[in-house]
Amino acid sequence: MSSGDESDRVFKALSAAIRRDILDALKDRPQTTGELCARFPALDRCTVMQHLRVLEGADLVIVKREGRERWNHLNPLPIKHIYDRWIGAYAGRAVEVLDRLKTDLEG
Amino acid sequence: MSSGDESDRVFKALSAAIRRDILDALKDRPQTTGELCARFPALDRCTVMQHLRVLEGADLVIVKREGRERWNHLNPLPIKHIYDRWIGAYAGRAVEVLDRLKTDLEG
DNA sequence: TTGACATGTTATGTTTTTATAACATGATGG
DNA sequence: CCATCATGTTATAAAAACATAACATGTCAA
Repeated sequence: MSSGDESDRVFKALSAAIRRDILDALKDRPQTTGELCARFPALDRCTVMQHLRVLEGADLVIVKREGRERWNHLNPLPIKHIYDRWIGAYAGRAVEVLDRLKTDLEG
Repeated sequence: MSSGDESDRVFKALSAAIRRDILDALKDRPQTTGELCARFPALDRCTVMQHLRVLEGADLVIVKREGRERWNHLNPLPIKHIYDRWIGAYAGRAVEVLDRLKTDLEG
């Protein structure tokens, strides 16, 4: 079965668009919770924090506190892990399918 | 923002362990709905079909009917797409992080 | 120290997802 | 034709995810 407890949390965390957007926002540099909330004005501050907690639970976001600020850092390793253990094989298979298709069209 | 309607459906589809297990079961060869239900005895037949519908909606499973049988085929392309457009960058970044870590440890 | 600020917690209503039951269709083989 | 089998549909109950409000804590700076 494909579901370790760890990668299951990662898949779940990635399943919400807003959380993927948060990760994208953290790609360039770490940001405080406040900065992130400002970046997503459509959502309530509590909602953003709830999503951050999910990302933290999946180890996709690592938190460092400085005084009264909370710095959220992106951790891309869990994504690499699910890629290595799961997605890579499918992507490779997709390439095979495309190659076969290409060959068929040329033949 | 990271969320096209298409890849959002794919991420959502991949977020449930049972659906990833179904995709794994379809990796080797297409299977009928009945075969899949037999493979997951813990779940009700209706539940399996509901999950198949989600996978079909994400274009991860392609259905071909033959008489009274329904053959479910894996389509790995959507996974390749989200890899190309999204996951690859994170996996690459993870490698960077690891490299930097390795260099730091050696230095 | 004290008021403003950044963040955190608990509780709660709403929507989605998941699982199942009950019933329906439609091909197949005798 | 007719019973059976594989699949499909609709409805619904239960669980999980999502969004927000109301309240709480701890820090900084004047």
